[in-house]
Amino acid sequence: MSSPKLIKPTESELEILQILWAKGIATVREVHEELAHTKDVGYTTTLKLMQIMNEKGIVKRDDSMRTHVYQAAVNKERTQKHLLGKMIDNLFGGSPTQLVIQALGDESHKASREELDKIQSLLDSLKK
Amino acid sequence: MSSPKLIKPTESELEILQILWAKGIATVREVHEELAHTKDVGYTTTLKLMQIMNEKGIVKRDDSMRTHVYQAAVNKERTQKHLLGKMIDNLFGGSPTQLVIQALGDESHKASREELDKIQSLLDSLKK
DNA sequence: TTCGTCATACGAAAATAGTCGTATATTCGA
DNA sequence: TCGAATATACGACTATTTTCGTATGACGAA
Repeated sequence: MSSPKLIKPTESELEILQILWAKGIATVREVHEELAHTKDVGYTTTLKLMQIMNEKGIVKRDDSMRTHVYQAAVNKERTQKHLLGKMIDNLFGGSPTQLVIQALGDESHKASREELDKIQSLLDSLKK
Repeated sequence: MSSPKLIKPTESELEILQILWAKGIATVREVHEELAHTKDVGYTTTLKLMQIMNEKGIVKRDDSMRTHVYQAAVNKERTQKHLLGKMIDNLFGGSPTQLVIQALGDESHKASREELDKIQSLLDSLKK
């Protein structure tokens, strides 16, 4: 099993996780510079965050070098599913349908034709 | 505009909002008893929370009576959309498609045939 | 070797969230 | 009228999250 415990990353931790999921592995410096694109935060803040995540088991690190190398220790899909489930319960009264409708109708995150087809085929298989 | 500010209700606040959205109006006592079904928390905690929500403008209250009557001051769909958008950005790299797929595939929140049809018709209209 | 740069460690302040105890006021029934 | 039940107000304590300053050590170029 990829993540035995129910982890609940905080908002900042999620930002870091996303970067690690995308990059595979990364140093604190790399993560921090990525973060700096959208956020104004000090280097040691990012460092501390990643150290805490390491303690929590959300990330792993290789500290055999002077510059440590980090990677996510939690599975992406699993984490998405977990948090999504919480949102369905907290915000949509347990019904994923309303959530799906809202998501599909979101004007600022339009789905492409290709993506719509992907959803269609999933829908087809669910209907059976 | 129904909610001029970008509000970000906390988890506890969302629980209360859901109850208010469902009931329309409610007293602290009513909200608290509803909460007590799933949660073990003191009455004054609920009271305090709702007072804070009132200060933040998340709820409105009529305090002309001894027992105050509350209602949500933020629009349900708007709030859902806002938080969903954040989740799409934070957790799904800006793509709603993956979110939809995860949501539809969620084993613990199965969609009924009826709901699937509803999604289908939305999908059809998006395809045009 | 010496100094500037860059790395981690660590402590602790600041901000946010959630919890509840206690004070005080109102209501109402016995 | 008296007291139990119930209401709000409010302060404060706890926990968590986010932030960063400072210390310290390693590295490498001049």
